[in-house]
Amino acid sequence: MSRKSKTRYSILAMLSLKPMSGYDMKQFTKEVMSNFWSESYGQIYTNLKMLVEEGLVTATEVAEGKKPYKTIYELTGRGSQVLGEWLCEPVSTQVPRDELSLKLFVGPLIPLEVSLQHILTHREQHEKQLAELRKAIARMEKEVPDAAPHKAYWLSGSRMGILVREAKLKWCDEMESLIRGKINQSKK
Amino acid sequence: MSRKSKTRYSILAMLSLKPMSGYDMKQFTKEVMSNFWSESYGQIYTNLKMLVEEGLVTATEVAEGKKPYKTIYELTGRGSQVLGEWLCEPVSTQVPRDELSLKLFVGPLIPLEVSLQHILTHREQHEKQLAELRKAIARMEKEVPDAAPHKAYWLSGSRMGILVREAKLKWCDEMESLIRGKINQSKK
DNA sequence: AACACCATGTAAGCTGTTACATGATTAA
DNA sequence: TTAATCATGTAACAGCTTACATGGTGTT
Repeated sequence: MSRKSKTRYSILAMLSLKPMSGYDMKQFTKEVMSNFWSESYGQIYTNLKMLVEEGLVTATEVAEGKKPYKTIYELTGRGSQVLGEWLCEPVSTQVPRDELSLKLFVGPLIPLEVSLQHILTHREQHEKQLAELRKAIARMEKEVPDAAPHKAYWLSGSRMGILVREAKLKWCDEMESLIRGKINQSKK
Repeated sequence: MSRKSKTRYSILAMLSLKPMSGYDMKQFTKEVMSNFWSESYGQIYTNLKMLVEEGLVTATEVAEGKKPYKTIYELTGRGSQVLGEWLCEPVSTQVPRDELSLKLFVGPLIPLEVSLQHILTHREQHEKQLAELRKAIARMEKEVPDAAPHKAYWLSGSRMGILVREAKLKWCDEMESLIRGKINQSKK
């Protein structure tokens, strides 16, 4: 049994929402899905090519106004079927690889000030992401009508992002005071 | 600037704690670090070979008792220096890729019962991991003396695992009632 | 004129997993 | 004797990022 690229399915998933170009998809992951997903151009374009060959998506060249051209991809019936099957398969367990945890795991090897800096930087990132998430939610609350079937799902994705980041912020706080305590101790 | 394998550094990090064989390392990631890290034999053995060539670790064949043999690896001075430098570098931001979130993102495409099943399975996994984490912490509390310099760091790693998993459990609960609500609605 | 953004794509190369292969020891 | 665990390793290849390459359009 071969591992299957998740990029394939993320592309199919995006196309299930609306037809898009490769460039659009990259933007979409960055602007809408960045909370839980990302893709690179390399992956997107090579996978699109394969998906067209397999008949799961169609490509149509479109010229709007004076702009040169743009290839818009759309899901085929077969494509949405394949997507549906994948969506129903159980979620595969992911391998955890948390670099910060690893670095702190052997924390005694580095100066307390450096550990502290790692934590503070991390904290800052999470705070920024939290702010962005909250903005995204507010935007969606306004723009998407409550009746839209996908609204609750989109919101819940952001909700997970918020809960997890809040938990990590709390942890950063705990770590900060732990390390500051150690620094004070060593100064005495 | 080439990306550098994190496996390299995870190996150096483990060896900074104590000399180990390749097999030991695999066990160690599974038993002690599984909360935030994992490695495969393929990566471990090939990286060990490179690290020996680069002079960052030494290999010694050891025969204990009647057992065949075992190659124990140890950090060299250069190795611990390289590790130290990496530890002090800022933590690189990780690419988020959460399959469950992706599947729920396009949730309206699949039956509510399937979404619910995904959530429940996920919930179960987190609960199992939480229980294991708590056991690991209890074990460490007993076995490791409070004075040990690494104790606080090890505990804090587990602490993050716990906080994050609790947050996810909370989210699972929210999702469960959301989906059950939808199921009831559709039955009316 | 320069810069940002739109738009597409390829090639190189690193990272990592999976599957396979081997063989010894120990407990049931 | 059968299975589990200890112990090491390789080969194939999947997956992904990065850097490069190209060229148009609109704005300052």
